[in-house]
Amino acid sequence: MRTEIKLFKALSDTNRIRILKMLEVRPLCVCEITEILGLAPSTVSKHLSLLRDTELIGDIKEGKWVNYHLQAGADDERVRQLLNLMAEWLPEDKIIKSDQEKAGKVDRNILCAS
Amino acid sequence: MRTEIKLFKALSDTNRIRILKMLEVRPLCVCEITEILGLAPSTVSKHLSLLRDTELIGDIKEGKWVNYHLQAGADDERVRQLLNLMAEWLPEDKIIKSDQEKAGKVDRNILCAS
DNA sequence: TATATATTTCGCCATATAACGAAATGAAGT
DNA sequence: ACTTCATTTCGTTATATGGCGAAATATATA
Repeated sequence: MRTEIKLFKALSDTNRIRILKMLEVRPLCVCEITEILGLAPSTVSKHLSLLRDTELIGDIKEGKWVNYHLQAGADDERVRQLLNLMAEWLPEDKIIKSDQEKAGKVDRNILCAS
Repeated sequence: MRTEIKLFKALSDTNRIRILKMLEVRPLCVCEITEILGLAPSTVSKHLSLLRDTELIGDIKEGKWVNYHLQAGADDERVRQLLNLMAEWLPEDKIIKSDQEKAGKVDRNILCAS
């Protein structure tokens, strides 16, 4: 039952839900997510590593950036099922919609090291 | 997003998952659940009212007992979706299977007021 | 009415969690 | 090698959560 609980805990936080929903738009690096959420980088990093532990997201290094992405094709069926639910949920949420718009627009080259 | 978080939080606890899975067998009263989980009645009551707040379960009074049941036909689609997932999940979990066996056998008239 | 029993509510304690800033790590470019 | 910048790790703090027992509530039965 450990895996299931870990998955539900991962989804039990507003900022982590926001991260998952913005990753529906496209992969993002830590500093882009940090900018959109308005949290400290260390906080965002912790949320991301928690989500990665569940396989809900994965990461790929690209130079000095780490790009995080949804794992829609995860091995674990439970992960896929939950990501499918999340993709249907919250279509009208104002915060989520605003986050997703920002995710479409942010440019890490302008944003980071500002 | 409040509702979604509340639902995931409700599912983020071993004992609440065990309760949901034993209610798949049949409706149960507090003292039956208390016996199976081996927790204090007050603790179980708290778990149950948290689950009821999410509409994952409902309760019906029957004399001095309160029977709790799954709300497979809940108004909220998200609740139905999560209950459907839970019905598929953990089919081989030893604790869950043992709980479900006990849920099939317990008799509140023998059990309670012992 | 009085008693017994099932459940809930309340107050308390221990642990878990989310946040931050500071310091450490790792990769790119000078 | 040195500097810069993205990210992670660590230590701390405030709040949330899950557990219990005692007291309150509600219902059936003597």
